[in-house]
Amino acid sequence: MAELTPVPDYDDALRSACSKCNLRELCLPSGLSNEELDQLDSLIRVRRFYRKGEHAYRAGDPFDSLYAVRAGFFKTNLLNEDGRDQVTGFHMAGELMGLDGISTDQHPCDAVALEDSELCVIPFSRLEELSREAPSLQRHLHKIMSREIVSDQSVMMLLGSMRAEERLAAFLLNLSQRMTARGYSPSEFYLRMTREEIGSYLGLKLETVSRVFSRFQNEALIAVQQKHIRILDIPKLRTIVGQSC
Amino acid sequence: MAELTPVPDYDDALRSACSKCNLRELCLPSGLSNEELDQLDSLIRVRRFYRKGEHAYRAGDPFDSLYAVRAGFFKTNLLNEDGRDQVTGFHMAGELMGLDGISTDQHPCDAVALEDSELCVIPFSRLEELSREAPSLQRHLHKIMSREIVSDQSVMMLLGSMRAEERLAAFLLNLSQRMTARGYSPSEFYLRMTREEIGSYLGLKLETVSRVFSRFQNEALIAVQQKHIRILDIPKLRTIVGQSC
DNA sequence: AAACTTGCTTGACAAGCATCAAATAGGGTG
DNA sequence: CACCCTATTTGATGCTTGTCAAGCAAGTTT
Repeated sequence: MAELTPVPDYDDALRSACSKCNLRELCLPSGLSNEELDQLDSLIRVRRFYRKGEHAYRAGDPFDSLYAVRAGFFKTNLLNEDGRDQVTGFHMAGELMGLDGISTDQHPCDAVALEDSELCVIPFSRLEELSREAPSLQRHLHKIMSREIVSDQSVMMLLGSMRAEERLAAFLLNLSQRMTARGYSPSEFYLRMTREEIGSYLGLKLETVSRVFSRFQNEALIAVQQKHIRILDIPKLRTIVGQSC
Repeated sequence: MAELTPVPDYDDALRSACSKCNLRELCLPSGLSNEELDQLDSLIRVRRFYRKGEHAYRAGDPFDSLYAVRAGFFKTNLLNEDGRDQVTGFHMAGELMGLDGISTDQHPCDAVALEDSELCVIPFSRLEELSREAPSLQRHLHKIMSREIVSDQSVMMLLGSMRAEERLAAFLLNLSQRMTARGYSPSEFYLRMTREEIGSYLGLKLETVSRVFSRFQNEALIAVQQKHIRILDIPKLRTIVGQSC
């Protein structure tokens, strides 16, 4: 039978290659040479599709791969021993998930698709091997990990020192900026997460999230209808974030 | 003159070597072979002393080294554009500071000695070189970075979902556990930081910190006199942390 | 199309923490 | 030793956000 197995679809293989991926400047390949890109291609062979609600991994699963979002939208959430459930991040195309699993060889959190999505699976030991041979890949991996630390720390600042309106303004501006970086409209998009998930991420209750959205709408800062958001006044949102100066 | 320069103090060199350091099981060298340890020794040649209040680095300084706390106690704090000041961590012997600087080649935060302290300076490019040759060092560095991500995320959970009493109970238990790992008493120590710094780290005002300490003292959970803390009832503190189950 | 489910909005009220203010304790210095 | 400065404690009050509850909107199933 083996001899009769059809060769892999060439077009498909091309499209799945980092070197041809339109996210390559945002994702792991950013800044690599052509030769290094080819090596990355040989490493990342598996893509997986997830329907809305499916888990990419769960807390406690053994860690052996990182996951790059190729399409769609994910949340990661930490489930405490005492039943507390905290959303630790939202992840869109070009972003890496799973770095938090390296430390204990187990994923500490769940990763859940918030819409139909697609991930590239990056075997971590092979990535380490490759980064031993390619210093610029090594440095890039370190930068990505460091960027995650920095971004977690800025969430700490948000949670530790901002009021509800400031948190939500910062959240909307952050989403807007990430949409822009991906070539989408900075001012109009669909929220893929519920009010409760936003609240969990921002340390607020869902009713507070809803109320602040309504207040922003009354002040003509945004137009919101369910999950559809239009941002009408970015400068004013910025002043709200930097308010308690 | 050069010929008359005295040879470095041998005892001192030994004591400064990772291979002879009594923190080696907590710090970067943990889990390395003897050969790898020798290579680390050749890399880490500079120790620096800091008086209470001195900065190891400041936000905006160029990043080129990591710093391992050899003795003493540090805080790191982020200074926002709008003047907000958030303590992002407290760092004791054996812990690494500066990982957040890799991403932009600049330190995003200040590192300040909270008592007279000593740091080992670890040139990061040389550490990367070495970790290309020593896979177990490479993996260990990745684990340390990942551990930082995990610990920042658990602070996010603390700030996002715990009330003042729970935050302070978690804070005290965390300090106690880190003291234990270093061979100190788990139940009696001096706080090196002010109430305001604790509050900043935990997203509370200093008055709230003080009030909760007083409440804990009235309930015989701790005995506190200024910076001197004795933890009297660890089990009960644990139940407070896991309360909103 | 009706019933159901899930997510969102809004109101009334309460709890928790912040703010403002004043008093106290310690540590360091002349 | 007296003084000063900073850190801490404690009280009174008010704001922000959480809690509880009810109704609404939109999508899904029967």
